[in-house]
Amino acid sequence: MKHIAAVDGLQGGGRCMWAGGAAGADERGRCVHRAMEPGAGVASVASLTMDCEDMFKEITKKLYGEETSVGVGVVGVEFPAAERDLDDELRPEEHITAWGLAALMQNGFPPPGILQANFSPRIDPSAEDRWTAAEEPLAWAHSRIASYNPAQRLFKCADCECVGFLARVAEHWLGTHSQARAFTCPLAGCGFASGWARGVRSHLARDHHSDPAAADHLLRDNPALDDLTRYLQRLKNKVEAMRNERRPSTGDAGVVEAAGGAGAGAAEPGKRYVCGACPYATDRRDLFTRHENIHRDEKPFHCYLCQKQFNRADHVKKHFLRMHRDQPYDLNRIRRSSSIVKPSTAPPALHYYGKPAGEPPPAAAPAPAPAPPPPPAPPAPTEYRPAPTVKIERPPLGKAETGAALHKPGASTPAAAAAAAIRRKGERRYACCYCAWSGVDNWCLKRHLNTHLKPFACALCEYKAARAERLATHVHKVHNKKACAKCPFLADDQHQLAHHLRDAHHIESRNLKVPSGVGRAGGAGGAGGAAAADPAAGGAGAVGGAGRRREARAAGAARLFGYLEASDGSGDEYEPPVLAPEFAAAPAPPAPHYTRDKENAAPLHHGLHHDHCLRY
DNA sequence: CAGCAGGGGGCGC
DNA sequence: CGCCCCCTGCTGG
Repeated sequence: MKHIAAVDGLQGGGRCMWAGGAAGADERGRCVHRAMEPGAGVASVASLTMDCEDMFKEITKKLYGEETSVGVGVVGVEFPAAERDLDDELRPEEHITAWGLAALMQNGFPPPGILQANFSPRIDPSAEDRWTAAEEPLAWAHSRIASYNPAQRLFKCADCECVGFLARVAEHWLGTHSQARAFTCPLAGCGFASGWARGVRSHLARDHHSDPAAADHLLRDNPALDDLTRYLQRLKNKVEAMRNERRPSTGDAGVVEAAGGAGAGAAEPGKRYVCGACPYATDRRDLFTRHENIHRDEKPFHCYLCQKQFNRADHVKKHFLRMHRDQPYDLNRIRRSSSIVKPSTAPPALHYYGKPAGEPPPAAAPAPAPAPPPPPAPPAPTEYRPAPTVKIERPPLGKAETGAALHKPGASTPAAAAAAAIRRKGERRYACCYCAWSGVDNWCLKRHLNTHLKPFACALCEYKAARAERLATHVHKVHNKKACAKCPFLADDQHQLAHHLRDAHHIESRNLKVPSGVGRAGGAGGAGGAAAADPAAGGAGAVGGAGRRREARAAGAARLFGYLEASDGSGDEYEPPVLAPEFAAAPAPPAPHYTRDKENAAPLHHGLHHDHCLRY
């Protein structure tokens, strides 16, 4: 149980960490961790809570050191600011990061131990479980960096025993074994350099008392790291290609693998491009490239009116049409000026970022724009950067917009929302055939139709619900049974449900053990500390408001790291936790089925397209 | 319960 | 590259 709790503690935190950057990430992180505060519930819950929290802290500290408080969106867990240079004091195995650790857990490592020599990884039996290195070392690094194992889909550092996904092993090698300190302090006159981007970030906060976010581009655009990544990706592609050549009948084999042979989170076999950091796979290079940006956390586009940043141009447009519909949309202005096309050839110079092209301060934005948008500004060549490949566009200008009309980033202010709502009035093209309701998109319509159709019928009475979670609540409260989220089966207790899930849906019961019951117990225990400490939940008011949101977060975390668990690819595998008997009987918050909104809208649809989403 | 914004993937051009 | 679809988290009535 402790093992599971530790995993889930990481899961919750993992959600925070890797969803970081989004506005809600901090909120999520805070809520998750506060929900884990001891003393919120019964003693054993508190104990479990401590396990989770301590475990999470332990792991997070090992993974991120002091960075947790500044850059990865884990708020609410206050770690003391470390006074050390990561490069100097971390042992190599401590550099393995969340994805790598996740992969380790996936493969049987006991968390939170970082690395152990003896373990039995869960491997794809159809692939050769052997580590292969590139034939040629990476020239400028004079190293083969890492070897790749197609069975485990993991990389192992060439210089130590660290194992992990591609991106993380690349980071690890660069920071640990490279002599180069590829990341340098962006402040003029400061010669600080580190092999770790987070080293620079902590340096900025510690020595310059400046916002470490200013160095975010170090993480995103480091050519050395990109070169390592490309090198390892080539190795991976080559090994996978050789493997496919040896086993040409990828068709049947693929089916076998997809059916579970490769284990949870394995990328869909047979795809040409496989992400090294998550199970995503596709046959289209453009889609893969687009996907890669997710992990790089790049946001090269922005809305030139409100400065909100996006990783995709079409998202900018969608945002623009939603929020600034009354303003002309200019495609030429959405690329951020700091967005720089990385050199594709030259080996990375390792003091590359000594003087990064300065991003124009947002404060300069409201300058009046000339009627025709000026052509993109020429590249700002620096002595550090191969000029011809630098692409910098004109700084954002707030087109005729004065301060009043200028929205703050990610504002979604009530005024803006109201204005947007007003603008959208009359655009409701999706009308309900049962009532006068109309909505703005098909999804809203489907969700609304459920209120009429109530497709979730109780098998024991006439009750019908529009939402799966309401049916589950009903079944639990009225009939004292546990509803299966995947079929109409009703179990007498959690164990029977677990057996059913295992037998009927091939879902192992270990998937059930998620300590969100902690938060739940806290809520049940008289609006305990969790609910009180959670401002978002605090306002929820009604029954289960706080609990529901906590559980939603837990579900999100489970979804994010769900690929750690066995996946049958069908998606909804996250189930309510197994509660200790004393809590199982506790009243209050419903036993939700974490199918949630997608079922609200289209109960038969869920998971058809986004099953991969459920795995990472 | 519904609206809203953001984000991700698939697909066609 | 852009559109469409779907999903998610958040919020308010």
